[in-house]
This record gives sequence, C-alpha cells and structure tokens, in this order.
Amino acid sequence: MSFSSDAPRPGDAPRPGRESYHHGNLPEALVAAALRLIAASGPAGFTFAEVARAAGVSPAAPYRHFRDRNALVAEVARRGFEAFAAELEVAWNGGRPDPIAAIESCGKAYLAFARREPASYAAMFEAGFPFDEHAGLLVASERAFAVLRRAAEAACDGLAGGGVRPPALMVALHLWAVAHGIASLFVGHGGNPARRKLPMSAEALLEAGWLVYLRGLGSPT
Amino acid sequence: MSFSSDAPRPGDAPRPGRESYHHGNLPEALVAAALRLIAASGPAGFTFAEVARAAGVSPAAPYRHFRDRNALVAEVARRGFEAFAAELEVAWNGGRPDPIAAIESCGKAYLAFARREPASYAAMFEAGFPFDEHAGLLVASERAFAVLRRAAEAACDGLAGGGVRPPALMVALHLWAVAHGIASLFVGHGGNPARRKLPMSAEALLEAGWLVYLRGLGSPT
DNA sequence: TGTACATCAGTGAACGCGCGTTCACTGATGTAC
DNA sequence: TGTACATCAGTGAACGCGCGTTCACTGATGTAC
Repeated sequence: MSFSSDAPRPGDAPRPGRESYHHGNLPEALVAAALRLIAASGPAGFTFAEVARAAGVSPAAPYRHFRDRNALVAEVARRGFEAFAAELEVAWNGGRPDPIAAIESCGKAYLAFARREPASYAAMFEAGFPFDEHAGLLVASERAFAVLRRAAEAACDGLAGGGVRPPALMVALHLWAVAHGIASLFVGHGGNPARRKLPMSAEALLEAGWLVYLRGLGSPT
Repeated sequence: MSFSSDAPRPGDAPRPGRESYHHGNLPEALVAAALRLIAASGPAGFTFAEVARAAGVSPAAPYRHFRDRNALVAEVARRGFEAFAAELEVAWNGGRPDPIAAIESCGKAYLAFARREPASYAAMFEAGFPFDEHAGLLVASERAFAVLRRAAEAACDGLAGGGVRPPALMVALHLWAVAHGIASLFVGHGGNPARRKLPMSAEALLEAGWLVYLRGLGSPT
C-alpha cells in the first residue's frame, strides 16, 4: 500500500491546516485507529469514542460509517482474514515445489501474520462475536481456511498408498488447530506477552509439529 | 462441593433475613459472580461494580478483598488452573493402564474442562495479563502443564527404539498446542459460540490428532 | 460469666469523569441545466 | 462558465448513566482479663 503525498493518510490525526472540512477517508482512519488500540489493549479494550478521538474526529463521526463498536471490530477482522488468506495463498503457491515444502511455507506465513498483525489476529480469533452475524466475515474466514483445506488434500494425495486415506477436512482442522494453538499460546503480542519461554522458536515448533503429524499420517517425509 | 443448609452459599445474593451484617464469604461470592459474568460476556465484559452488584454487596465492598478487577480475574484464573491441573492428574492416573490410553484420557479431560468451565478457561487463556505478575497464577499453570510434560515423557519412553528420541518438552508443547487450538477454535461457550461446524466431535478430533501425532513420533499405536 | 476494647468487613453517599447516543446544524462536494 | 440545489460527511453541544474510587461510618465478631 502506498499513499500520494497529498491525500490524507489513514490513521493520521488531522493536520493543523487540514485542507478539507471533510476527513477524506474516515472509514480507513477508523480501522487504522482500531488496530492501534487493539494492539495496545485487546479487542475489548477500548471505546467507540476513543477510536474517534484517535482518528481526530468528533465522537459522533464514526456513526456515519459503523453502526457501533462491534461493526468496526468486525470490519477489522474481515480485513484481517482477507489479508491472511492472501498471504497463505502466496505461501501455498499452488503446492510448489512440492506439497510438504508448500505446507511448511504456509506454517511460516501463518505465524508471520500472527506476529506482524497481532491486532488483526486478535480481532479475528479473540473478539468473540459470531461469524455468521457479519456476512463478509464468514466469507473471508472461509477463504483463509480453504488454503489449509487444499494443503491437507495435497498432503493426503501424497501419502504412501498402503493405509486408509484420512479425510482431508480432518487433516485441515488438525493443521489449523496446531498453528492456532502455537500462535495463541506462544506468540506474544502487545498487551498479551507470550506466557512461556520456549526451547525453540514458535516457527520451529510449528514446523516440527506439522512434520511429525504428517509422518503419522503416513507421509514419506 | 456441598454446603450446609445454614452457611451462606457462595454466589448467593443476600437473603432478605440475612443473619449477619457481614457477608460471611464475600471473596468466594465475588469469584462465583465473576465466573457467571465471564461466562456471559468474556473476561473483559464486565465491571468491578457489576461484580459487587451480582454478589449483592455495595460497590465498595470488593476493595476489601481485591485490589482491582484484574486481581479478581487473576484469582479466577488461578483457581481455574488448580482445578484444571487436578483433573488432568486424575485423568493421567500415573500413566495407567498404559501411556497411550492415559494420554487419551487427558485429552478428554482437557476438553471436558473447557466445556464445563468455559469461564475459567477464558480467564486462564484469554484474559491476557502476564502470568508472572500474579504469583500464584504461574505456579498453578505450571502444575497443569507438568501433567502434559509427564505424559510426553512417558510417550517418548514408549517409542520403538529405532529413531532419534524426541525432546519431551517439545512433545508436551505440541500436545498442548493441539488441545488448546481445538478448545479455542471449536468448543463453543456462552458469548463465544463455536465458529465452525465440525464433521466430528471436538473430542474425536483431538483424540485422532494426538494419535496421528504420536504415530509420527514412532509410537507403536 | 461479663465487660471493654480492638479489629474486621461491610455500608452508603459522594466526587469527577468519560461513555454512548441523539440532534439540529453546517461546510464541502457534485451535478443538472 | 455560472448558478441553484441536493447530498454528503462532518461538528459540537447535550442528555442521562454508570463507573471507579475514596471516605467516614457502623454493625458484628473475637479476645483479654
């Protein structure tokens, strides 16, 4: 993302000589402010008025764009899932050079996202409102999960022919659970520092976990 | 737990004809009220004054027992870890009848706790204050983790002698990550319903995940 | 057994504060002609 | 090119409310003698 030097940048407080009575891009600025506040104190740790203040507008202004605080956090989560899905897709890269390497790449991308965008990750997984009440949210989260699903299918395809073929959906859920478990327990973020010192990086822990699991499925690693 | 018919029961609002000016067991009542409120709206979803009201005392009363809201939630989490550890220890049962069966039993106990005490589980894993700032909390959480650690060691001991012996700590972290990932993503609770329909129960998902993983370690399951 | 006293665990009133939400408003922008 | 008008996206003041925290207080309890 890049911004021209004249356009108001999302997240900016209004400059003293603001050119326009209008903000220009308030929805963006509110999302950016929400991300900062979530990073500092979690998805429940700020008020609607606080977001307005952080974006440099009056407390009534956000109501033009979001019904309430929840709608704003849901939008943050939705964008988070979109970005997350896109990064997982890049990492998966159509399963090249081979499924195992591509899966490992997804693991790195998963934790990289949780590290780089802890506020998004928190909004996505810790905010606690039902996905199906916010239309776009469900769609976006499905898009992210679909990558893991595809990876799981490829992993199952690659199994040595001997045993029973495990259901790909189950494998995808397992991969997701390990990744989320590690991200949630061991990847520190802002107000929520990692709770436990690890004998290895979270990335190495996830890679080892997935590899052992795939080996358990019968994968020839 | 049982209560004599005369003693004030924790969580009770004061009865009209309360025998005593004193509450009798306010700390317990506050913890019980906090659990109810957390179950309804999450560890961040209520105020200190609300807890007082729910326990039937004036808003100033809780200050006699807890420095602030955080101290109360930390106490809820600490007790949660104590109960959690105790239940895991019972399930582990010294590794009897055999390590694999005992580990599966721990998996069931893990999810059973998350289901039965969602408020405790949320306080333990989603409240987001650092463990080391609340002394007892760290100790209690270590006690729970120690069970998984022991289980991991037993699993490693039981491996067919061929390969490299995996570090038990890593194995314990993997087991924990899977269990927490599944509990966190798929076990619905109060204000935080499960986000995704599963093709199987969370318990079956966890058991399968752990078994595949143990097989990947080289375990003769 | 009684009494005086210290301590404990609550009360209830008070304070300043910031929140959520509404409302009529107004400056800026876009468009029809 | 100019002008009238509709629409948009903000303002800022206002409201009632509940919160966090403090304070002097008071009823109940326990204990020394």
